[in-house]
Amino acid sequence: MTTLVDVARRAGVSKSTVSNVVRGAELVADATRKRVERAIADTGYHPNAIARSLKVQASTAIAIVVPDLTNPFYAELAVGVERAANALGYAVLTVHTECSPQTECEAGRALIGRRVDGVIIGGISLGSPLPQVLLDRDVPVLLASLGEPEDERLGVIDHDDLNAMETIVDHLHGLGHRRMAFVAQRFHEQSGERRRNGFASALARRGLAPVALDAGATAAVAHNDVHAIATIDLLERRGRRIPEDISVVGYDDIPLAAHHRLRLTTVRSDAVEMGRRAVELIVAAARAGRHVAHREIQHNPFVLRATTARPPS
Amino acid sequence: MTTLVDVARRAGVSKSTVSNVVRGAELVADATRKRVERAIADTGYHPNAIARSLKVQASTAIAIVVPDLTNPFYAELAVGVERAANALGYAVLTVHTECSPQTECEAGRALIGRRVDGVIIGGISLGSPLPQVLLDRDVPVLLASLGEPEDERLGVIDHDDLNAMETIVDHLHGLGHRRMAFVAQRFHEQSGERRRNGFASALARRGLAPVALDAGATAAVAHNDVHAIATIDLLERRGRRIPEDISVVGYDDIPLAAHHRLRLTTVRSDAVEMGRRAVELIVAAARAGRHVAHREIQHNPFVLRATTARPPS
DNA sequence: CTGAAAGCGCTTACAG
DNA sequence: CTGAAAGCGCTTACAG
Repeated sequence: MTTLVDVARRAGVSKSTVSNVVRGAELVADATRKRVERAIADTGYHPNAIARSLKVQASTAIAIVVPDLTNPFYAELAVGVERAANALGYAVLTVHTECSPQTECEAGRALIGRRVDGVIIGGISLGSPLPQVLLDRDVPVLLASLGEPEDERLGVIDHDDLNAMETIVDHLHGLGHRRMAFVAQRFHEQSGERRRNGFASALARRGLAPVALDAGATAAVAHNDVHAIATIDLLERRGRRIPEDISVVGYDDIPLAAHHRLRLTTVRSDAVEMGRRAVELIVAAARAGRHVAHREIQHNPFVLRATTARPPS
Repeated sequence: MTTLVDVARRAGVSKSTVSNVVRGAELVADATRKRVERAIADTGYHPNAIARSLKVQASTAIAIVVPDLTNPFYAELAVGVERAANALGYAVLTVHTECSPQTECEAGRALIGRRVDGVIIGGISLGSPLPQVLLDRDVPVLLASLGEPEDERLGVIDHDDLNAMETIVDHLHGLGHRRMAFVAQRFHEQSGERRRNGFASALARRGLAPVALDAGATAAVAHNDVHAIATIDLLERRGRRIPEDISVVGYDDIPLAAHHRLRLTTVRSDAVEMGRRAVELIVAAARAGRHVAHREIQHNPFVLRATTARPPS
C-alpha cells in the first residue's frame, strides 16, 4: 500500500508538502500542487485514516448501540444516524446487544479501545452501567428514546412516554375499557419499564390498575409496535377477534402499522429524525471536546386506526 | 488518557513488558505481571486499538454494506454479522446505501481509508464498481445474496434464485395461473434483476411471458417479502382480494411473513446464518492475507401459506 | 512556499 | 525474563 513518503518521493517533495495538498491546505504553490496531485493519481494513494486518527487523537467514528436491529424502530434510528454521520464524514460502528448485559459490557470495552468519538445508545438493559463507563472515559454519550438520565453529562433525545401513555389510556378509557394490560417483550429494556409505569400511572389516575393479558383484559397496550403486532398474531391464533374481543395499541408507528391488513392504533415516533438529531448533537460535542449535556423531548402524536374499539358488552 | 508508558512508569518496568502482559504473552515473571496488573487497574488503562492497528497493519474491523437497513432481510443479515464479528473481536462498520451509486462510491473511499480488513456486501446497485475497487486494493470482499460474480477473487454466499423462481412458477402454474407479473421496488438492485430473469426463464419454459401487474395479472411474484407485503397493501386498498382475485408470493420468509394476518407464501432465506458464514469466510481470508475466492449456494425452501390460490375463473 | 523533526501509542525482533 | 530501539503513516509547529 502506498504511503505519503511514496508519493513524496515520486513528486520530489517532502511528506509535509504532500500532507498539505492532501488536506487541502492553502499554502502550496500551484506547480507543486500539480506535481503532487499527479503523483497521487499515479500511485493510487489513499491516506491511511488510522495513522491520521492516532496523530490527531480523534477517530471520526461514532457508535450506535441498539438492542435489536430487526425492530424497525431501531433500524430507522440507525438509518437516520447513517445518513447524518455519512454527511459529516463519520463512520458508524453498529452494536446489536439483544439487551444482554454481557454484550453491552464487551461493547463498552471495544468502543473505548477503538476510541470512538461518541456513542448513541438507542436502548440498553435495565440498570446498565454502559453510559457511566463511557462518560467516565470522556466519551460523549447520547441516549435516544431512553429513560431518565441520572447523569448530567448525558445527552438525551427522548420520547414523551408519559404523555403518550396518558393519551392511549384516555382513548381506551373513553371507549369504555376498564380492564387493560401492558404487554412487553422478553428484554428488560429501560424504556419498557418507563412505559409500563406511565401506563400504570395513567390507570391509577382513573382509579384502575393494570390486569394481566390473560386475566380478562379487554385491551392490551404494547411496549412497541413490533410487540403489538406479535400480540395480535398470538391472540388471533387463539381465536380472539381484534378489535371486537380485545383492543390492541402499539408504540412507534413503524411503516407496517399502516398496512391494510394491520391498521394498528399507535403513537408516532420519528426514529429517522431522532437519529439525525442524535448525530448532530454528538458530533458537536465531540468536536468541542465536551459532553452533550443537553436533553430534548420528541412529541408522540396519537395515531388512531383500526385495532381499538369498544369492549365487548 | 493513560498510555502504556504511564503504566510502565508506575509499575517500574519498560513498555515492552507492559505490552507483553496486556497481550498475554507467556514470557513474563509472575511478580512482574502482578505489579503491572496492579498498575493497569490503578490507572484504568485501556489499550489504544488505533495505535495497535497502525503497528500491526490490521484494523480488526469489517464492514457490511446494505441497501436498506429497514428491510428485515438485511437487518437479519446484519444481526448474523454482528454476532459472529463480536465473537471474533472484530468491529463492524455499517453502511446503508439506499442503492445510491454515489453513496456506494463514498463508502468505498471511506472503507479503504479506514483500512477495514474485509467487506461484506449484502446488496448494491446494478453495475456498481464497488467490489472491484475494493478487490483491487486487496481488501477481501464477499457478496451475500448477490448475483453472478465476474471476479474470481470475490467470495459469494448466494441464494439459489433460479431454482426458487422455478419452484414458485411451478406452484403458480400448477394452480392454473397463466398471467403472472414480477414486481420489484424502486432500487435497481443486482439481485432484483436476477430474480426477474429467473422468473422470466421459468415462464418461458412453459411458453409464457411475464405480464404487467396492471395488465390483468392473476399472480404477482415479488422481489422480496417487503415488497410482497407492500403489494398486498396496494392491491387490497384498490379493492382486490388476495388470494381470491390475485395471488402474491414473496421471497425471504421474514418473520412477519408468518403473521396470522399475512400468511404470505414465500421462499425462505436464512439471513442470520448467511451473515454468520460471511464473517467466517471473510475473517479467514483477512487473517491469511488473501481474497475469499470461494462461492457457495444456500438452498431456499418453498413456504406455502395463504396468499396463493387458483386464479379467478 | 517547503522541509526537517518530533511525536501520536503501540508491537516486535533483538540483546543482554 | 526484561528493556532499548526502530518503526507503523500520518500531522503540525517551526525554521528557513
